[in-house]
Amino acid sequence: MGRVTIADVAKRAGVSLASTSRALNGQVASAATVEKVRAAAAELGYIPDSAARSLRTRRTGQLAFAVADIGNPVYVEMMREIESVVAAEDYRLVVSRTGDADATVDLVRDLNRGYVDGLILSPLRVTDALVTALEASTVPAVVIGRLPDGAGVDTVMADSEGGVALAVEHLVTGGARRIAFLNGPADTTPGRFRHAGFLRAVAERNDLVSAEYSAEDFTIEAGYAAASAMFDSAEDPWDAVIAVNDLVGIGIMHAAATRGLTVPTDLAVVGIDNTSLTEVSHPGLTSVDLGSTRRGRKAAQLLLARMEDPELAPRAVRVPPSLQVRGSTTAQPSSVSRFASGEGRPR
Amino acid sequence: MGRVTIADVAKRAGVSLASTSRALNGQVASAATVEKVRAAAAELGYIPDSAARSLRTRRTGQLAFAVADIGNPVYVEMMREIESVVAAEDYRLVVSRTGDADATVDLVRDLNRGYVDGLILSPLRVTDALVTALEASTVPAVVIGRLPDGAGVDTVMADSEGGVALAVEHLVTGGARRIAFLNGPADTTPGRFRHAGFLRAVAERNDLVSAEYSAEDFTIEAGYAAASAMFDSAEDPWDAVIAVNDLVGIGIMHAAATRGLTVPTDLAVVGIDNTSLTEVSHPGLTSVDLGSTRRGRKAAQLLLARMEDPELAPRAVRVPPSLQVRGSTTAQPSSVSRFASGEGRPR
DNA sequence: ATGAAAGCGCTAACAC
DNA sequence: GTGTTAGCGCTTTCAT
Repeated sequence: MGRVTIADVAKRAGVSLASTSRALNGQVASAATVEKVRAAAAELGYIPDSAARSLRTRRTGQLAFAVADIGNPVYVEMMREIESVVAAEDYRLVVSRTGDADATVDLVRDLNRGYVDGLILSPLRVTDALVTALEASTVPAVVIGRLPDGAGVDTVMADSEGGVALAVEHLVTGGARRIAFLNGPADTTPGRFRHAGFLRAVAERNDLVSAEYSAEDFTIEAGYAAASAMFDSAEDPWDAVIAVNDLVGIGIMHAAATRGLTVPTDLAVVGIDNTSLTEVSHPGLTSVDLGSTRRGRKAAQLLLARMEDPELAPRAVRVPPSLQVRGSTTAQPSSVSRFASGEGRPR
Repeated sequence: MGRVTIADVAKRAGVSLASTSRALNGQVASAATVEKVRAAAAELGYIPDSAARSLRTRRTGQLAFAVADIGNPVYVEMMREIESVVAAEDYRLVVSRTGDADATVDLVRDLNRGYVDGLILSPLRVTDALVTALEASTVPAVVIGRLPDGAGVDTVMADSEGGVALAVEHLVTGGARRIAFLNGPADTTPGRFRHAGFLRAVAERNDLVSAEYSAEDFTIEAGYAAASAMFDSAEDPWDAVIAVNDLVGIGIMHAAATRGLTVPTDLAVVGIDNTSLTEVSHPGLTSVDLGSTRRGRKAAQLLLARMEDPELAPRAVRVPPSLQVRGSTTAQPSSVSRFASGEGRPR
């Protein structure tokens, strides 16, 4: 026997095709019909066909999540949260890589194939073409990141500036006066805004010495290489370094260890994103929490809301930052794991 | 204007609908027709509809990857590799959680909705119902893990036994005689086979003292808790502990640090999976590499091959293990990062 | 090489 | 409440 279709079920149940569809989908139908159809469907092992239903309803039950690198823990954490929110509404999640700027635009254009009902996108670089494509898209999209003011697209933003300010403040309180910022690629959204936050926070005080360095990528390896170069180039040692993200921060800690520098006494290190890596490193990495899981959740909720009502005015949600202090900036708790107390990272 | 369909393109190009389809899909068509159709499609911004095409062709261009927890780095690494292999063939990747055993079976049954062309599944627990569902599935599936002998399903297996033997051998060479195994849930595939490997490796020598403990989950937290309990219960200290995976291994290192035990001198620790976490911890975590990325790649290749030719006899591929030695078992390299030398983890 | 027409499996008007 | 029918957008016979 081939595929069991709704027609087979209808015949078996002795009712019309339409009634079968209605009964199966909880539309108006008499109890008797529902019963007959249910039984017939169960006997035949009927399973509705996605493609046929999608063609008819113009809905797929799928959402896409697109990021530059699914290997980065911060995206993994977002994805996990997004998956759990949308799965509760019976949506499946399709993962895509954004690739370069052109590929990202292609990805957005491709939405018009109708293979998903919505998109959550966290682009590393935002181009005009991307904004245009997003605004023109018939498929709802929400962006985790920063778009130009007035872009007609739902966005969920982190408060990078505020977050970095928390880090600077914390370091200064701990006695640091010479503070460096180790950026990633400066032409990216995180690179730009996190750096800007650093500049502003430093400018608000006049007793700080600061400088910026930059890693070629948002990875441990690139962080290690850039930190090594930084150590070579600086005449006087830095009191502290703020990394553009946790991966780069870990790279800095490795480089420091290689030089025989002790963290935090010789050098304090702060990461950004507060990923689970911060608790694996030793000492633990103090990190700015930009609310990745909350941003993921918010993005999913915004998307679901927009799909519900496409006429909604575009919204921009900003998630507040916080600072998670660990051993990389304060000597006390460095040898005692937080697992001892049973407290976890905020979820 | 609404959706641009192939009919619009046909009209614009002045040829029939059928010719338009053929021209667009590289079927037989005169150069002139192709040219006209191409131009018309470009002018109108035609984008083919996925659902309609899928309904007709019975293909979706999608593959599913299902695991227990997309947060576990080992699955992330597999997913990354799988995505890159299948994206090269223009497949999209749908991620799903396996959930409990029943949910896993439901997931496999649901394949018959036809929303994907194939599935890569890495189940934590394998039930008879799951094997039956897999064998009955009309949609090709490949399992990363262990199935009962003779199951008619493509599988990619790790050599857990061989891998754990490498770890034991390495520890013994380093002078360890009292070696514990810290398992995860014993009723899971990894729990069962990794433990079995330990038992066999230990049994092959008569100069070892050993014992098994077990964490409630494959996580850092559970590893920490179980290691703490282990430290409490053991009369004499262990020379070394082999963890069921890297996460549990990291948990052990945390617990050791909390007790004031120095790794590797007081206690050597070995993880399994050789995830990127092994390079974040300090000292680096020696780990058994079970070839997660290779398994991912192999699984993707097997799946693509089976979709190409469904008549293929089921295959079982076994990926060889290796051991990656780091500071958690040997004192020398513990303070110098591997990033100094520029060498990376095997890919 | 091209066109006419059927039909993939389903849902949604519409009439009863 | 139920049945008949049209049609979602596309690919693929089957003629020509």
